[in-house]
Amino acid sequence: MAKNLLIVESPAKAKTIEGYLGKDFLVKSSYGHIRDLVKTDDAIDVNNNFNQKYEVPADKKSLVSELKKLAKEAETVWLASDEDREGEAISWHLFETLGLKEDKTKRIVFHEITKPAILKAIENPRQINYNLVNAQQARRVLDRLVGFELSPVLWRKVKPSLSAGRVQSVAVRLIVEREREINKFKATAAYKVTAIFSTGKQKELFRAELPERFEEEAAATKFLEDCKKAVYQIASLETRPTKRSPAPPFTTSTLQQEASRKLGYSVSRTMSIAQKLYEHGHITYMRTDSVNLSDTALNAASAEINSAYGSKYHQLRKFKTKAAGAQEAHEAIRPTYFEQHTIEGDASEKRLYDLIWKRAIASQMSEAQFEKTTAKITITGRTENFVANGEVMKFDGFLKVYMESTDEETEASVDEDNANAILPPLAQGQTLTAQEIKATERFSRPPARYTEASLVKKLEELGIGRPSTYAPTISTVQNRGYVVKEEREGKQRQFNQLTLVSGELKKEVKTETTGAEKGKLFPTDIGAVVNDFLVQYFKGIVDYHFTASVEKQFDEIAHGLKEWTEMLKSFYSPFHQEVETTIQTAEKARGERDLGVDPESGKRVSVRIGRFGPFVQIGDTPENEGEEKPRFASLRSGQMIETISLEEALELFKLPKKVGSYEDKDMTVAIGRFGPYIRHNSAFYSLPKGLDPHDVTEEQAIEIIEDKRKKDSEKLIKVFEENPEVKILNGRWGPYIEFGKQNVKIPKGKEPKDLTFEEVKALAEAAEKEPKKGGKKFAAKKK
DNA sequence: CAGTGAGCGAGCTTCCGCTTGACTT
Repeated sequence: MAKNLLIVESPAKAKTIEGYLGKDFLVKSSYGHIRDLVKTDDAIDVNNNFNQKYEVPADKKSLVSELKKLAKEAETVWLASDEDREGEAISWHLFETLGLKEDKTKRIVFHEITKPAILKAIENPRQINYNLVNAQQARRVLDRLVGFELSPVLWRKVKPSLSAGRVQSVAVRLIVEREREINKFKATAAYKVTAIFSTGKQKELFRAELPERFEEEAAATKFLEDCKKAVYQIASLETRPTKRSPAPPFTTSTLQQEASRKLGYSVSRTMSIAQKLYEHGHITYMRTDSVNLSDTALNAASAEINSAYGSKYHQLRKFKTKAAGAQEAHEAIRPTYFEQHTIEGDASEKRLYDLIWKRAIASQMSEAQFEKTTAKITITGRTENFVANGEVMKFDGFLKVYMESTDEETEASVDEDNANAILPPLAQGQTLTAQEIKATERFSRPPARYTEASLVKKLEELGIGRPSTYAPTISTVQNRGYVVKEEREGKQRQFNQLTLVSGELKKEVKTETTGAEKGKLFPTDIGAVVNDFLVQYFKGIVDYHFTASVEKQFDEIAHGLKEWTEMLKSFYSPFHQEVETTIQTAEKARGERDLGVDPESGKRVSVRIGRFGPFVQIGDTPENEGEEKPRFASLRSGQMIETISLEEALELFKLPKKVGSYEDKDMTVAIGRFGPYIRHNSAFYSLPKGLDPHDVTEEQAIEIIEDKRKKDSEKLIKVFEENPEVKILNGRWGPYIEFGKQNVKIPKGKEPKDLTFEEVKALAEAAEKEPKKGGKKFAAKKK
């Protein structure tokens, strides 16, 4: 039996530490918090110093009794949860729940999982810091009070099952307000002038740009006209050295951002891949807000850089965390072994590891050095100058391994920006020939919609949420239906382009797509209505600085400068009063908006939120029996109550429409919540993109139906004579059995074609008997 | 998935932060 029981939060960490400590230590994990407030409304007694009722959740019961037993047998229990507010509370909960004795318990902390760090921690034990525990209690209680008092207000005043909270409600607010900024935005156009110059020598072409833009077409035309007879000369040539430094190693939020930009992973995907890398011992802990590297790591990185690239590529760097409210209980995310350039694993694990390795290594490498050349080119007859920029890399430094990307990168590349190309040898006073000069109409861009990752970045900047909650928060706001992550089609827009080639001026009207989005976060109507409600009645809670201001007070509690129940009292009494007042005075919020009158029928048209989502109503609700009933239509994906126009709303009533018949059955075209479709003999056929549902002809409809049937038959592997309802189909993830309404996966090793009806029936029955436990839980959570 | 759409009322929902699994038509 071990003399010492040491408890950490994570099982992977426990395994590593056990290896460092030897036989006298048994290292176990608490798997995070071991108890939480009871789920009911009586968890906090607000009239009795915010006294809390805690319980060990069902799935932690056996773990807790195991730890209790081991603790009893041990001479000393070492509480080694993380050194932050939550970690301190975990230690305290362990102390209370396991029934530990003060003289047999020691609290230790370390920021890095290295042998010396842990041995040093063991030599310097302390007691539980109750100020820190109180700060955590204040945080926990405040969040519960806010969440469990605000949500019921929404149930009464907006819709059942909705939720509100200190973190999620601000996330929704950011998205709603950004959408409104975009809707409000008016693009302005201006002509941007670029030129391609030649030195006269073959292949020596380079680009230059006019820093000024012309707002009017006439001014741009005049400029190009003047260029026809102009002489171009290099007036000045300036070369200066520039340098670029590497970014710090990853934190949770920067990893999520970079994996989203470079690998296209959602934040939750990134986290689950990182979790695997961590469990396999490839990387350090992935939920961290620190950019700090341990001395061990700094030495290992240095050794690796020196041996792989040479000492001139190495530069020791220590980064400082900038994020508000960072608690820095862990190191930055880095490879455990820098000498491992690649790892075993699936493709996604390899790619994420590669990113983490490069970023961490690059952070310890020297600056990249450039020589930047700027040439100013005069135009006779004009006061403006063309400017050409060139950049030559003199030393690659950290760029040898890693280049950070930016959010604007994809946008800018559309703009065919002159990305600091290399200039040919130039001399001051040299004259140039203009091969081509172009004035292109460019539009100003509205603020960018949030992606999952850029939302995390914004939340982190505001100090809202923690590394462990960024991904869940993004799921919550989507699961509640406040936000959707979508792809939306853009609109076509025309722009002018004036081109001067060989002394000839030519005007073209071109088209471009604007506003097309992929994987961006859009607010829903319910998200907007809930947000407006909260902003109106609970301005303080959804204020962008609310978290920062309570965090400041939690810090004071943690430093023993403030009493935690006093802090909660001064927060709770005005807050609770607001809740009471709102319940009594606020109207039910339905987001209703009047669109005016239908010019054809003279009936009123309005939009609002109904049981099945937003819809348009034409005609008033009748007051007496026998009066004409109003008609209804659902809004389409992408349409919102606050932006839909009267014309768009009326358009929704032109469908469903008969387009002809096929096999003696009518074909109707209509628009559902998920886009236009054809209905035929109780089956649905989606319309291909780009086909206007109003113009579908009988022939097109038949073609769509036949095409879908053909595709379905290609998926078919086998039908059973015994029961034609039972089929084997080729699905997205391989063959599966369609057994009535049930779909059953075919076990590995079976050839789908050879399955008999009996075998298939047995598989389906077995699958039905065995309910998918985790699946149901997950589905329930989603709802 | 998709065509609908009253209002009532019982009984339900809900927070944030710390951790992993078991789940995947």
